[in-house]
Amino acid sequence: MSGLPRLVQPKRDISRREDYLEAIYNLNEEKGYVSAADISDRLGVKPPTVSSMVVNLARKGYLDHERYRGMRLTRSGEKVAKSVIKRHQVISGLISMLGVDDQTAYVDTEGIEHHVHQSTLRRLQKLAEYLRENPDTLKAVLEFLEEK
Amino acid sequence: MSGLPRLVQPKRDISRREDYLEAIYNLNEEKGYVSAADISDRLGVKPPTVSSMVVNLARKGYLDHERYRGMRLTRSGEKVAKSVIKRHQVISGLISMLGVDDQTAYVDTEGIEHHVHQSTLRRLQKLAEYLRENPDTLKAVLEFLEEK
DNA sequence: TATATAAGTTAGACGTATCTAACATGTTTC
DNA sequence: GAAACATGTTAGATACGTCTAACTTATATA
Repeated sequence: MSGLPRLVQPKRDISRREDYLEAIYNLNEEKGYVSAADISDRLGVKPPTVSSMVVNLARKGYLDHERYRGMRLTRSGEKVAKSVIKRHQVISGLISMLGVDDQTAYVDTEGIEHHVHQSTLRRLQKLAEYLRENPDTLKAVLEFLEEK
Repeated sequence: MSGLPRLVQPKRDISRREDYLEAIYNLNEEKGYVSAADISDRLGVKPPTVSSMVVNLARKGYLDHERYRGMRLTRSGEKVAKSVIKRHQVISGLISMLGVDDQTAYVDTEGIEHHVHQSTLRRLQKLAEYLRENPDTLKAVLEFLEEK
């Protein structure tokens, strides 16, 4: 028998749903409306995949959707999207600050963002904030980064 | 049409495989051998799930496996496991350092670790290292964390 | 050593996200 | 306003990781 307690729950992975909500929110900010084709491009999936996820999200109450016409986030969907985006910004902000190029920062953040607890997120955010407020420290870190 | 390029690839999620390799490596370190039951406990999945993943990993060349007898990581499996564990340590080291409790740090890291580029990882590691080497700075960050 | 128990495996099913092919609807253009 | 085109949806299939139930093999014990 193992000496350690079980730490990890089986993964349920709601993260895909969050990806869609995030994309939908952002697209709406950028263009004022959201088309399935744009979601499809943004997330790199085919249109039918978008269709079925849209139905899924609508069923869950995150989205109002009128067949062949359009869609819009509900209050609840917007709320989730905003919190996902917040996480995204905190994390990608920190790793960008450390000199990771934007595209890498974006992609890494995509991978990370769904998995972090509030308390962890808050601390990472504070760390980023600290570095922003103390440019000398940030500079020292960045110099340290360059060494060897 | 969307104004931004496609940034995200469809997720293939090799992360589950990495979780198993990590668990197998750690269990072997702890006990000197690895049983399916321990993997099952460690990862919170049922034994048949372990069986099928074991076959999967063996087919991929990460594991030598003798039916009903036992298993052992191959060189290649060990190499992957070590790199996963390395990532794990870097990230959980950093977030522990920020005062996140151990269990949360562990779980968050599980979520994060599969998704981070080498270059990002290296920078996070360096950041952690910097904070370790400059305890005054770390102290300042932690105090900043407590404010408000 | 024979049997009971524990550990591991196979068979078969399910849910989720994805795909391609075919179809429906909406929009543009002559 | 009809035809062509673009966009969105449905149908049906696939891959993956998971599960339960039933079975097999190994180990412990009486």
